[in-house]
Amino acid sequence: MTHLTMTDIARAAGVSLTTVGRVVRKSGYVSEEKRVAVERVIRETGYVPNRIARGLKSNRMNLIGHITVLNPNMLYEQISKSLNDAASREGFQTLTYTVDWERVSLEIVLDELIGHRVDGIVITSHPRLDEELLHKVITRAIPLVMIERTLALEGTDRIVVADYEGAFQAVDHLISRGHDNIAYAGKIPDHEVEKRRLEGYRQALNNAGISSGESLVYLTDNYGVEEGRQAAEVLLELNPRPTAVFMTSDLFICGFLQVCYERKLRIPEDISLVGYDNTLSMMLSPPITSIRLELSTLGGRAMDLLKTRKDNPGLPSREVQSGTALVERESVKRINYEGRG
Amino acid sequence: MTHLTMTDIARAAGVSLTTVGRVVRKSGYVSEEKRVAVERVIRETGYVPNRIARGLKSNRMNLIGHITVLNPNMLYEQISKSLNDAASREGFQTLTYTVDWERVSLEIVLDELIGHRVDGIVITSHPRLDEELLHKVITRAIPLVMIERTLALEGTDRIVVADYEGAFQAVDHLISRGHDNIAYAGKIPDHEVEKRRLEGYRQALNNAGISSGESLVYLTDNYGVEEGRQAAEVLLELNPRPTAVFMTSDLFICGFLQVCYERKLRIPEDISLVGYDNTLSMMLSPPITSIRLELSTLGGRAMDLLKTRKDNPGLPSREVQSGTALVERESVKRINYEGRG
DNA sequence: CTGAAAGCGCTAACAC
DNA sequence: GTGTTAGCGCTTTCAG
Repeated sequence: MTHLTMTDIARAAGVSLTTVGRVVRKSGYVSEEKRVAVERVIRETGYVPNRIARGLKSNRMNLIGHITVLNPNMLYEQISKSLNDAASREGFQTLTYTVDWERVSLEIVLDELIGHRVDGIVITSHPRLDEELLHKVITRAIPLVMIERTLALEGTDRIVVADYEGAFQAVDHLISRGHDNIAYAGKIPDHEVEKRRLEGYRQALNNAGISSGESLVYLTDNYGVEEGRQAAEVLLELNPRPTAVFMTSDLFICGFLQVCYERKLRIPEDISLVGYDNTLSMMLSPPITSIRLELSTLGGRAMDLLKTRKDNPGLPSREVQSGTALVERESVKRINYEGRG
Repeated sequence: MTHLTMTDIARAAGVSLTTVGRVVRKSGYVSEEKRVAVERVIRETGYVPNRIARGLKSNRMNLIGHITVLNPNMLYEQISKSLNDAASREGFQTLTYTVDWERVSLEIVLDELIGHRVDGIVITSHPRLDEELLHKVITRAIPLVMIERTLALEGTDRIVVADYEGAFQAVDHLISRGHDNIAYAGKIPDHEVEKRRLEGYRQALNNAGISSGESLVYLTDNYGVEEGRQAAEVLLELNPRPTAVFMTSDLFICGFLQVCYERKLRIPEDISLVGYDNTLSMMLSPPITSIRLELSTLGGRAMDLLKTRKDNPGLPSREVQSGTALVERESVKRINYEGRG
């Protein structure tokens, strides 16, 4: 049994194609009588309008393309979900592609998205964007929003996470609890995101008049549990041992915690920890204080940017900040004037 | 600048619409000369074929619909990813919808999917499926695969996780390490999935000639960290205290571990733990032995089922099992003839 | 080898 | 209020 068409419904209900159309999309005048008749036929046959045909007329399928990078982190899946929800609230569907870092794969995916005549494109945290790659999108005036790892580009919009503020908050919190020997474990600052985080750490220390020795900064080239372990191996050997560590990913926290567990170091008695991204921290033992990213509102904000730009393609490039907030849990010790972990 | 059409390309290249079509989809004979000319114009203009129009002719957009339930667990996102990958490998895109448990929301989403004329539908773990709901899908002969929480239904296929085997493996592992006082923390068995897990636990115990007192079974009505804490509060008070606990979700493990941490109970010295689903367990302290679900192959198997049914709609209903495997880590103590945690 | 022509199922003028 | 008609951009016969 194949799909019925509006013509089939029209025939069955004894009305014209147009009338069926009017009933289906609830527009225009239809007499009560015919409307009821058509609705009955639709209900009985289970007719569902063909969106492809509809899309061909209007050249719009009400689709938003979302491109995400392959990542073990739950972060990006949360962003996906937030975008899906926001989109569907406005009658859009999301076409999600997960790509690796290769230039070609992004290129292919963009072509597919354009082929689908999406009404907007969201690219989350792709680290290797360049203008040429996005040229096709721009010239077609397809609204484009980049999230987290972005590229400043005319005619496009960006949502960047307040990483500087987030890192600052984390370290400032530690300082306010009496810590002054605070280590940093993060990714090598080869991208704006990582630079901002490291800068937030340094500035918080500076503001408090605390000098940060370079040995306190442990840099790795990947976000992962194993890297967190390595950070612990190094940082815990420091003499004097830092009383606190700020790590720029909850994934690092997991690894760090494993080493502490092996060495029977207690959190926060022996060392205080603050994480970042707030994805895993609430599930760990003990629950870890972490920096929450405002992910749930991200989708809505992306949709807003997309819509306003569609209505007004000439808008200058906009950048909006996504906030961060410290979520206090049980991993930070309060140190007195005397005390030292 | 709006989208170009094949006609534009034809005009620019001085050939007919048909010839452009042949070049675009690389089918049929085109002289080298004209092909080169057309390709040049396509490259220079950045023309991208309109998939909507293409879809209207063939009534296929090469789209697979995926319906997932709202869930904090990483499990379903892994399944999504696996399906996305498998689909795109075969030239399909996935339209993913996340729904709650309401009957209507599923109904609406199914209609949207049918409207998009998807080539197949995958429903992952929806707990309230019924035949009437799926009627529209079945009568249209749209291939349908249900994953994990499924409904046996003619003309549809299912992938079920070997939960019985998984639970059995977990408990059997504990027994092989000398445990005989093994508790169970899981969700109330109001669904096949939970029944199979509990049954696996019971059977493993039975086979080993170990009696399982009902007090050893802690049942909760949700998968979550908090529920894991509650399980710990109850199970750790038992006298004698179980030497091991099998939990049917890594989420439970997280909560349980938090209580152990507070009480300064060491894993596995004081109590042994085995988790389920292998999502969080490798990140915890210590890394927890858990039952891995073969999620990465799920997408490919779903696509296979979809394809074979599309080619042969008359096929009887099929059920394939998705395997489980024990991943040994550091949360199980070996107990000697004498020993008792 | 190439092109003209007829739709796919729906929408939107435009008449009646 | 209702119906007729002309496409949307592509694919696909079918002639040349």
